[in-house]
Amino acid sequence: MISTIRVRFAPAPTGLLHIGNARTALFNFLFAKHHQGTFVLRIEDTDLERSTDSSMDQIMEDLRWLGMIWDEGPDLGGPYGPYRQSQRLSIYRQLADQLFQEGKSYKCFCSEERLERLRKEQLSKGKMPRYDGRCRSLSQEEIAKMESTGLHPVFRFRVGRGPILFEDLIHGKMSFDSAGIGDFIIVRSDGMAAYNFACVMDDHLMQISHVIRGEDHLSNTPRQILLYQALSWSPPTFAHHPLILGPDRSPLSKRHGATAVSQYREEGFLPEALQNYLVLLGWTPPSGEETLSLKKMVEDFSIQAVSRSAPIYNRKKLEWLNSFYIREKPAAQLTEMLISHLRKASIQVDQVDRQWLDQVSEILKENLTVLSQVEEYLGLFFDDKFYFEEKAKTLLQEADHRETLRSVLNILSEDSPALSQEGQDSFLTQLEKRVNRKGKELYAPLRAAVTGKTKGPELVKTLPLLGRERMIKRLKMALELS
RNA sequence: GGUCCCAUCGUCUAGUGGCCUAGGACACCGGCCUCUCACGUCGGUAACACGGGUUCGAAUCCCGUUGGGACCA
Repeated sequence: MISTIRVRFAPAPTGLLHIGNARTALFNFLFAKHHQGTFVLRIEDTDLERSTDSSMDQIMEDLRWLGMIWDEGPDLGGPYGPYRQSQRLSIYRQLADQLFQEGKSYKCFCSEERLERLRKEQLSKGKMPRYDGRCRSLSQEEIAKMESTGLHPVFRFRVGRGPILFEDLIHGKMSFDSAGIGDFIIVRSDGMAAYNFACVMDDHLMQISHVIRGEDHLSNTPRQILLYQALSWSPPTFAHHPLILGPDRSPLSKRHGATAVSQYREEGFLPEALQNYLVLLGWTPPSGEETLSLKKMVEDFSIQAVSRSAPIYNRKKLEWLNSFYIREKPAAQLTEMLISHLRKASIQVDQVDRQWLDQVSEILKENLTVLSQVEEYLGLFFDDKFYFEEKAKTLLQEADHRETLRSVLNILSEDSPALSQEGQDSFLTQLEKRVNRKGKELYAPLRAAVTGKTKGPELVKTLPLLGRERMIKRLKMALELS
């Protein structure tokens, strides 16, 4: 079956990928895949001052990391390219010409100063600031005169009268009065198509069937619909989702913490967690399940079911999901991900036995909320990061504990007990008998001595990974503390 | 200022006129498990913004108020 569903994600390459935009991309992706449609990536780089190639590359890398794989885009190409607005200028020029020839737009020479004055005047009278139409019916002579002085006009769209109606998939019936819309600019004085105009041309020419975007574009939509009508095109179906807010209900910004997808990646969040968290911000699957794989989201997603009210970002829930996905990860995969964090802590991972690392990953799973936390546990397994924490030192001062440790040290030095034995005859239960200390009395000082900490993963699991030699070394160090 | 959008526990939400004494999840608090932290598990606190209608009956429909957000420059 050939599907006609086509959606797009259209970021401006002027910075890092914001998690709000990532959520927009997610909604588009899920909608497309749910309907076996096409997900298009379009780069809106008409703001030449602020757009950079490196930002575009970053955004694409972050999208891929998040699993938002596009079917058509600047790198892949596709039947409706090019996919960068800066490469579509001739298309825009042609259609701008067409509108002008048909009398649907006109040249405007009003200066910034005049517009500024006009706005202030209208504002002070309690009116809506909008263009007053002064250049609407300039004569050929007037235009020629203006142009002879070297003035470059902007092109404004003639807005007609009447209501503008459309159906929004999330909000339902929408209605605007065009009386509230002034003749807006469609071509800037530098000849560049203005946002609303370029957007309409691209969406139509790229055969976009559904425009899923943030609510910040809701008020742009009537203008765009006017443009579709002027060009005799039928508009796509729209869906405007609410924007993510910070805990103080203001728009989510750096003030509220990390906002860039790349920051989350660096901190050690898994893409699964971010996908899952972002989709839950506004959507619940029919099953009510909270932990969802991308596959499951694709199966169940419905744009109509997205909430109309703005969600507030809550890092705690994201963290919960992240620790959930960390626990779900097979150890070998976890190790792979942990390695970059270990490198950052200048651990020579390449010289470390991979199987042993996998076992470390396995026992650390339960304790990690974000991958970067692995650094807290480094001292446990890597000698050059080992040290005694204050709490551990205090504990190790106690005479009774020192005596216990001396016994343990003796036993370890004489024997080579099977550290990894589980169950009844495990090393630890044998030890309990031989030093005649049970539970806390044995475990607390032992943990402090061999890990340098008072907390951490279970000792039964930790000791085998440390090994006899390292335990002896650390026990001696502990006993030398004064 | 105008236009538009939105309003259920602290947070994400379920709920589309009777099933609601308002359900779940995160967070929080307490118990259990336990060598510690974590995990797990059991339980607890906690919400329909307010005011009018409509209706036998409203969290659910309508109007207004308040509050938040977006756009217009």
